[in-house]
Amino acid sequence: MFSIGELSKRTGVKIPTIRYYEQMGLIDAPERSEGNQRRYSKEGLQRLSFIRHSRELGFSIEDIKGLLELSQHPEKPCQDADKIAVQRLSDVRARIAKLRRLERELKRITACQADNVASCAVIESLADHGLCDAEH
Amino acid sequence: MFSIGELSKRTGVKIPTIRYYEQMGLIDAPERSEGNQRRYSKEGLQRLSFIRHSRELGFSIEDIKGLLELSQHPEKPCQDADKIAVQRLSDVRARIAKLRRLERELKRITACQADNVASCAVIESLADHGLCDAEH
DNA sequence: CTTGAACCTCTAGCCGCTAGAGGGATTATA
DNA sequence: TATAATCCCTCTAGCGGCTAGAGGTTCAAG
Repeated sequence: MFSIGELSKRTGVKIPTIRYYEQMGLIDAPERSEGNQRRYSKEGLQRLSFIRHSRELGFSIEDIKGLLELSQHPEKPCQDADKIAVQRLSDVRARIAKLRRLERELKRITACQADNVASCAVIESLADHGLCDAEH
Repeated sequence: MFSIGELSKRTGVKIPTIRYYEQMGLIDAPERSEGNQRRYSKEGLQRLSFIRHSRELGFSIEDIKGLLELSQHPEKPCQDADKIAVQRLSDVRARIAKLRRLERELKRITACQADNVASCAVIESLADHGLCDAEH
């Protein structure tokens, strides 16, 4: 049994965020102390770790609800979980591709050698999309 | 002189977003028609294009305010503009690196061959951070 | 002159937190 | 045991960057 502060330290999830997850229905309302303070068990810790890890991988709160739901029913087929993860993978790949294009353009832009704004590549490039290497 | 709808079509920025930018002080309040409708000039179009392009590159509203400010003063040194862009470039690179790590892990996770959730790699991996290849 | 699309303002909602006010509970030390 | 320091409670409001909807007005084509 540990307090919300302990749980926060162990998982790296901030206290208000833990309460927010409870509110959103991601974690069950835990037991309370005599004085109405939250007291968590090992299961609470595991669940929150799961959530934290999932958030780090960019799963949405809704995705995580689905994954948690699945993890409570080990007999179900895992297609659904796989589908969510595959979707995330393709999101991530799309974002990487987009960021790579941005990187290229920013690199070009920041190669600016001008002294003043009048002929500064940063400003010019932003003003004139036609100068871009690629669509975005 | 064109309407907000026209401006929206030409720039690809949605109408409520244009009004939002006006509210945020990114674009000046334009002239109005007799009946109080917004009427934009070529300058308005250019400015909004600049903004759109900057947003696509991930500059924040505040960044863009700075860049617009600079672009109105061509005599100023362009160091500041360059600084903002360089900062963005390093942000973008950091994000790419992070997403790459996520991609690796998601790829591993989605290689799940199990039939049911009990032994599904997706769920397992999320529950046990220790299985990850890398920190994130 | 009528109709229907486009426009207006205003308020509220989205996500995923985060911050602060104003209080009560717990724990470490004197 | 008293007190101080720290923790925790609920509640409300705010962040960025939009987006949606209500309820009303104006514009432009036929």
